[in-house]
Parts: sequence; C-alpha cells; structure tokens
Amino acid sequence: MADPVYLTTPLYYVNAAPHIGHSYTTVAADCLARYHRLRGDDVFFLTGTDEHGEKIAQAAAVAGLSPKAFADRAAATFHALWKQLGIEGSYTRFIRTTDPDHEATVKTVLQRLKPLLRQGTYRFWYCVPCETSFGLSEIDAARPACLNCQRPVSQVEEEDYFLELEPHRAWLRDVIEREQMRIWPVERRNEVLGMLAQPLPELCITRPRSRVPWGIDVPFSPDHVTYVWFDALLNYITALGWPDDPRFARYWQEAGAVHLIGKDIIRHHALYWPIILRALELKPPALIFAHGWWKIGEQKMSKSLGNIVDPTVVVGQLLKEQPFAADIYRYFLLREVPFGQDGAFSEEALMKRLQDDLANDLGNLVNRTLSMIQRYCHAQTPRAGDAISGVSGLSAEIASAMERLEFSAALEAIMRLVTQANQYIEQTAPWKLAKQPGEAKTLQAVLGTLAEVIRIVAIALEPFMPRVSASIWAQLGLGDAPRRLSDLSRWPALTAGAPIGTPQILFPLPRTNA
RNA sequence: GGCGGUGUAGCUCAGCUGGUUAGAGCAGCGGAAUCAUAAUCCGCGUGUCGGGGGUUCGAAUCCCUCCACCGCCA
Repeated sequence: MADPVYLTTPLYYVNAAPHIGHSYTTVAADCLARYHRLRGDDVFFLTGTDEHGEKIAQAAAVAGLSPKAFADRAAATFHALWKQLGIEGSYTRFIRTTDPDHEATVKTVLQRLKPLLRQGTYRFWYCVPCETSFGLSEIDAARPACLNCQRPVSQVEEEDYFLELEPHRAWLRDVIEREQMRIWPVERRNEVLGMLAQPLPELCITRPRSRVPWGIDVPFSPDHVTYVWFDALLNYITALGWPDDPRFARYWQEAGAVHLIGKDIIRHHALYWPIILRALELKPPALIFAHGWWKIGEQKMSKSLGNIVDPTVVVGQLLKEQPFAADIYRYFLLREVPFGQDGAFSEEALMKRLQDDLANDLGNLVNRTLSMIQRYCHAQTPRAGDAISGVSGLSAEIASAMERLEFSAALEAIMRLVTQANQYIEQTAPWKLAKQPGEAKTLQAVLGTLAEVIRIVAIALEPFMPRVSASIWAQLGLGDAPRRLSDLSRWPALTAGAPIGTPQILFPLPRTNA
C-alpha cells in the first residue's frame, strides 16, 4: 500500500508579516509533498501559525487588537499567501496554536510531564520599555543593552517550571550519531553534536501569567502559562491526534516526521523537541532539515534595514505580467540555491532565471514543439521515435536528488533534459524535414519524440511548478489525465493521433528594447 | 576563548575515500540556423586549485603551518 509520509513546516510566529523566508520553507515542503504524492505516497503535510507569547501580545496591543483578533488576522495573511503560491489545498492541515485541540494537547502533555518538572528560579534580561525578555546568553553582560532598542536591560528573576535536559544528553547524542534522527545538512548536524558536547541547561517551560498573560494555561498552576516554544513544538503531534488517533500511529510512529525548518531554530527542534518527545516516551523525528537564509543582495534581511522581501510583492507586482508568477517564484527559490545553503535574492537574479531558464529554454521548447506539431502534423500527436539520451536516467536522478532534498539538483536535471531537447531540435531540423516529402515519417517521429519529452518534463516539474506543469499537460491535450511519477520512464506513453491542445506562451516576456 | 567550516575560471559553485590535458552554469567573444516568446544551436578558458612546507612514483584531493572569511557554542 501507499507509504505514509509526514512533512511539516514550522508554525510561523505571527508577530510579523510573512516574508521570503517563510515562503521558502513552505514552498520546499509543498514541493516535497507533491513529489511524494506524484509517487503515490500517502502524505500528511502540516503547516500553520504560532500565536502565543509576549511578542504577540505586544504586537496586538500596538495594533489595538486583542491577541486573538490579531492572530486571526495574521493567520489569514499566511493563508492568503499560501493560496497565492499554489500551496493551499496541498497541506493536509493548517494548524494554529490557538486551536482548541492543540490547547488540549498542551495541557495533557503538561499533566503527564508534571512529575518530571522542577520549580525553580528563571533569570533573564528584560527591557521595560519594550516589554521584551532576552535569554541570559543573548545579552552581553558587560554592556547589557536591549536587542531591539539598545536601551539598558536589567536582570529579572521569576519562579517557573523547568524540564531537565541533561539526563537525556547522552541518549540524544547517540540517536543522532546512529542516524535514528537525521539532521541535514551535515554542518547543522555537527553543530548540534557540538552543543551536545557540553551539559545542557534546564529548559524553562512556563511563564508567570502576571508578566505574560497570552499563553496556554498550565493545568496545575493558575499563576503560569506555557512557554511559547514548548507550546509550539507540540503542534506536530497535536495535528496527528496524539495520543489515540490512528493517524498518529501511521504518520508519527510508522512514517517518522520530516521537519523542514530554517537554521535559526535548529536548537529548538534538534535538542528540545526530541527530549520532550522522549519524556513522553515517543520517538524522535526521522529527519530535521535546516535550510539557509535568503540574503538580500549582499545583506542580511532585517527589519531595521527595511529590506524584507514580501513574496506577495514579488508575485503580485514584479511578476504581475506573468500568468504563472507563483510558479516562477517557486522555481527561483528551489533552483537558485542548493537547499541548506544561504542564498542571495535579487530582482535581477529572479528575472534572469525567468528569462534564461524558463522563457528561453523551457517555454520556448514547449512552444516551438507544439507549433510545429500544429503546423506539420495537423495538431495531432505524432508517434514517437526513439527517446533522446537524457530521458532514461532522469527518473533515477530526480529520485536520488529528492531523497536528499536537493531540489536544485532535481531541477537542474530536468532542465538538462530541456536543453537536450532543444539540441535535438537543432540536430534534426524538423523545418527542413518538412520541406522534403520523403522525410514525412522522420518528421513525425522527431516531433513525436519531442512531445514525449515534453510530457516527461511536465510530470517532473509538477512538484516544483504545478500550474506550469498543468498547462503543459493541457497543451499536450492530456486534460485531466493524472500525472504520475511512474510514467516518467514510460516510452512512448502518448496516444498517437490524439489532438493536442492550444499552444500557450508560458512565460511572455516584454520586448527587449535594447 | 572552544569546536567546526570555507578559500578552485570575471561571478556562483562541482570536484567522494589522492592518479590521464581541473569541470558546470552564468557572463564574454566568434559563428550557424530560422520551427519558436529575436527564443535556439555550435565553437572558444595557459585558472600560481588562498600562501608556505611536508608525505607520495603522483595532491585541488592526505598531514603541518600561516593568512582571510564564515558558522555554532561560551
């Protein structure tokens, strides 16, 4: 039967609008989810929003809203973005940490862990004007200044509940070294192992309600709410209906979780999370993949620099002339940089990918082929000749790339086939064959071969550019026929004589006025 | 300060456990073609593989050291 797969993005913290980084993780997860579905796997794909904590309460106050109303609005923004990027409908659930089932899960977990918790004193830095706290290690004790406003911060103490991590350190190191929990890319794994070379401090998992009122109740202490990260991580099991839902057995225990995250939250996912799970006697995730950051040109993206890239602007404005703007953006994110490394976003780089890879190579290949079929074959699918050389290895190449989450490598392989098809056209020169009546059969075979290649490209592109893939599919006249990964290695698969669809320019480019 | 990483063509990078003339994409230069969105295709790279030293018959690939940059931890 179909293999279960459990994929997650982090729950995005709703204190700020979604930016390119949020979209990166979700696009990658969607691509992986689509790939698995194309393969026939049974995918549970989870994303959502993280809505508790002091920063949300603050942002809400600034907006003049209740925290919940603020979070509602923010969650809607994320929803809308995923819709725009072709991801809505792909995720199995959009979970919010304010969802009732999640709050119930958190409370259940706290009850279960209560015997393991220790009450103690939590020390941290606090900026009174910002109402923001910072961990002890975040602030330079020699010059204690707020990370937001640079004003002086002071150390504060409060009574909280702690979960001990140190007793689990040796176990965790073992689990990572034996690859029972994989951490990719390997640099991140090394970092985590580095963290595990020293004793782990306790994890403070509550906050006093008096200071942070916006959080999930701690069932055994009316004076406390749950620390937002502790709350947020648990979503991964809430969504599967832990503890009793059969989906939990299927997707968590059987499949093993694949968590896609940004490298900034590796600690929470690779240290805290598996230990929390162990305390609950649950197995750790199967894979944590921490991707890199998008820099803007040479610079780090930051609020203070004012250079935050809003995907809505990229898709809705920069690419507004494009019928497949979202797919172009997706292609750029997944193709430009190997997953795991930092990348540089720029309008020039985006436009270059659009023009070179998509319009000139891919779009042109589809268009020139279909227009020749229209002209030379009465718009009927010709019978294919032999496959061109790049076809046979593609399936394995994609499989091996996707297994390692090397999205850019998979796209590179697909685009290599596109280039080979363009080369094939030059070599066979169908327009010359068309002028030689004796070559009619060869002409048909050549164009049939090209149609098959385009069919294969369309299937292979589905996870990356679903709408472009669907358009190519329609242009081939395949309509509602499902795309399946297994058809990647079928040759030929098209029905000779079947009518093709209407050719459509995939990536219209403005005339170059040079 | 501790741990780890990186430094290869103008740019971004591949080069695994050492072995024929060090590669790709992009950019650049020259040419061909006209089916196609002036889109495509072909040809062209003498790079001190960061510096120095060492191991080896042989090193970009191993070891030492120095320099520069980066990450994580403290």
